[in-house]
Amino acid sequence: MLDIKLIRENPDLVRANLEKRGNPENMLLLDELFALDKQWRMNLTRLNDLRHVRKTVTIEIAQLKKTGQDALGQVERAKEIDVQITTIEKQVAQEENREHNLLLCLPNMLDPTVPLGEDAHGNVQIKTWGTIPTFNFQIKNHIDLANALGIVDMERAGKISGARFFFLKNQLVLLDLALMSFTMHELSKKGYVAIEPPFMMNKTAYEGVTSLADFADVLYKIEGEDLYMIATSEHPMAAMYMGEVIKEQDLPLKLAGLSPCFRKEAGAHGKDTRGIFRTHQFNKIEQFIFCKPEDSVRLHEELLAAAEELLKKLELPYRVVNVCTGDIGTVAAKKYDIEAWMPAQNDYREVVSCSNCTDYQARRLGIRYREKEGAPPKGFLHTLNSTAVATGRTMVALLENNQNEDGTINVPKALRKYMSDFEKIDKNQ
RNA sequence: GCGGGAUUCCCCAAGCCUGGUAUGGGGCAGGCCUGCUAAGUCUGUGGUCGAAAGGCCACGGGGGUUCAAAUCCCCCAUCCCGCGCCA
Repeated sequence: MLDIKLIRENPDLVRANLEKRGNPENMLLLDELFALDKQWRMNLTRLNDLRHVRKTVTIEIAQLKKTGQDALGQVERAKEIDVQITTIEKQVAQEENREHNLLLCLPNMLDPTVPLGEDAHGNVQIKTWGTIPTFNFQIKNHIDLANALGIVDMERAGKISGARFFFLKNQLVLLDLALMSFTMHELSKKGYVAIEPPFMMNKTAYEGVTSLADFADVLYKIEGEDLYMIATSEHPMAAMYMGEVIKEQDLPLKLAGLSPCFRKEAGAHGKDTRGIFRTHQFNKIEQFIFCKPEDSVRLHEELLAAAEELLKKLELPYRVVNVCTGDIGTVAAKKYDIEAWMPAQNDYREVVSCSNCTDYQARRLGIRYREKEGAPPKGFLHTLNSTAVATGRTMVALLENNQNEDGTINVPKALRKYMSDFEKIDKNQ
């Protein structure tokens, strides 16, 4: 959510931001918001004046009654004022509601370094790492490899749950666990607090962390309960400190959240339909940071570096892109994606998404910071998040990049101690 | 699921029975005072509207009664204690 003061005082900045993001329908919302805000403030002043008068009358009544005098005239007057107040109150509440909704629709202000672009094609590559492997045999995709090794069962998952679900089996389960253990150990060494969050969250908390469109396209709702399955542990971690004021000395607060992620993938019909690349459920460790506003740009780079370091240790070739205005999403001010090399697709594909959300989430959630114990709050803090490891896609990359001609898979050195010292995933194990 | 207790401004509490301007302490900030420090003393402390003066809102949330609700009534949420059920 943007600061309404920014919109009042610098509407041109906000307008320019919307233009950059290329969603003209939001421009109309901004116009409506601007006019509505003016009207709301006017009515609010009227309402407050009336309330003030009524208060005075009420006090008069109290005083008259105390001295045993008749207060009928004042009571009548108070009743009349009350009628007016009720009418205006309704109007103000309506305006406030609409204003809040409009505010929730407006996207975050972009960082000036975000490249202009219409869609994912406009993302700008800023670096590559590793060497794209060459194979002197006919390579297989991850799903054929996994099927042949008997470490996945898509068909039976389809039978009981539907498309985009999977059973992992044997060494693929171990690999999944190994990726999580490895990542958690690495992040703990860097001072991240390990978190296992609730896997469901109520609507109020959820509205604070994501755009309204996600409720339809992404989130699974529990029938009959005010609960949604989390789409990433970013969400419960961001909402964790909802309504709180954090001491400056505790910042930056670095969390590493481990959870399954549940996603409807409503807009992805026909995309990546095979295998475990795009699924309704996957495990992920997410890095999350609460920090002072002046630190977020630096910490964004640090988050990216931490995510890169993990991929380097996994020996996966990747590139980093600066996500452009058309592809960045509502909440982020700036976003890097890391894309790992996927041999069977002959392309880099997203495995990490690393965002600086500035104060956009914090304002919605009411998370502020204070200089020290007892001091009044200073302002909203900044939030950042980055994938550390999404096991599904990382396993796709590992299977495809590390395949041998006989269909076995080499286990990267960094993971071996987390999976019984296996050097290879082999059918005969 | 049942019963009891709780939720008050940054923190801790009082006020609720018996409706009438939201009280005290702590912390923090600033002023005054003292060679310095400590102590003392005064003011302030959240949100919001306003250029300011000055208002308004906020007693877990939502309704209701009343001229007037922290206080009375109803619904809901969360936490604590006990009982039940349960891996």
